[in-house]
Amino acid sequence: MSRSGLQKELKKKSAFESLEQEVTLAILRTNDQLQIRFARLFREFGLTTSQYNVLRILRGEGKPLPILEIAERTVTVVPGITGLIDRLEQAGHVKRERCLEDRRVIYVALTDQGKRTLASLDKPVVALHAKVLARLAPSELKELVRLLEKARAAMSEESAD
Amino acid sequence: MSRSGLQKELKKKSAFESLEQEVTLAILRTNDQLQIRFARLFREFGLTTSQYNVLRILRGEGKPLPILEIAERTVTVVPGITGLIDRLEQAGHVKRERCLEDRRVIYVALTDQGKRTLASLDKPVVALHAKVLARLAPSELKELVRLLEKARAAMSEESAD
DNA sequence: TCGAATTAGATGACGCGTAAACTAAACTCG
DNA sequence: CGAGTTTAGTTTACGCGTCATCTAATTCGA
Repeated sequence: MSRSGLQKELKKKSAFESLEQEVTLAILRTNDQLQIRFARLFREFGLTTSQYNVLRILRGEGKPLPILEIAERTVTVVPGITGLIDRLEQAGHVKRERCLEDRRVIYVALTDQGKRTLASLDKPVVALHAKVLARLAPSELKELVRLLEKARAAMSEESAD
Repeated sequence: MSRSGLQKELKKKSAFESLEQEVTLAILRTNDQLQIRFARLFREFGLTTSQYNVLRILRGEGKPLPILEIAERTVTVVPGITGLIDRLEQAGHVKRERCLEDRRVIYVALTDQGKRTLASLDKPVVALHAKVLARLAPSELKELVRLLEKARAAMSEESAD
């Protein structure tokens, strides 16, 4: 690295253009760090974050759900859910069941293997949640939630203007 | 990113397993909402968020940067940057310049078109930053930054254990 | 009843993040 | 000098989000 020595100090931008931008970047970076850590955990169990979320939704519901129901509850948009379910099915975590009354509908059900994988992740997930935020006091966590939800509430109003 | 992420929240179970999990989810959802809005803006100008970030880095530096320098400053991991630069080059926003002293190095430089596109985005970007967080008082914004940075600081310590 | 609209879901194309393997140029050190 | 190593960057492969388009089943309206 012949020349990168002096470039390094320039790397840190000291001045933000606005406080709002600073917040946006802080949220973005914090989210990235969280995602990385959870994705790493899920990968140890052969799952991606999206796949884990789908399994969680199915377990939470306690019964099979139509594919579009699942898509609705994730950030995933409709076309993406198909392949996601494909891979979960291929891995044996879920199975598709065609609805008899309305043959357009396809139910997705957790398999026993899916339930086992999910169960084995429960403790590590809770532990990771606690670990990544261990330095914040409960009062700070509550304040964080409050501020973030206030921000989001403002955004959803704004989108209807 | 989905267009309908926020209506779904009503459907969410009200009971969280832990306060930490609630924070994680709040960060996640807020980030999603921010991403959606900015991505939408960038797309109007023919850019993705990643592409915009690269252009911003180049402008911020004020001079051409080696590809790996750019990758280092984004969340993008090395192999992903190649295609990203490819597309930016194809769209005429940047150009590649091989370094003469070290022929392994390829500099990426903003073109005039890239500068123009970036300039035309400046006002809308600032406006959107202000808009999405308009409901939060400056003291709240500062507190949000403080809490998020505290969380991230804890995470980066934890990762070295 | 027949044709139009609607709905569930799949498909294909593209952008991007991630990991692994690879090429080419430069460096190191005996 | 020459073999091994490091470094810059690309390629390939896969998962996923997004969009546009498609098919098949259902429903609705004249």
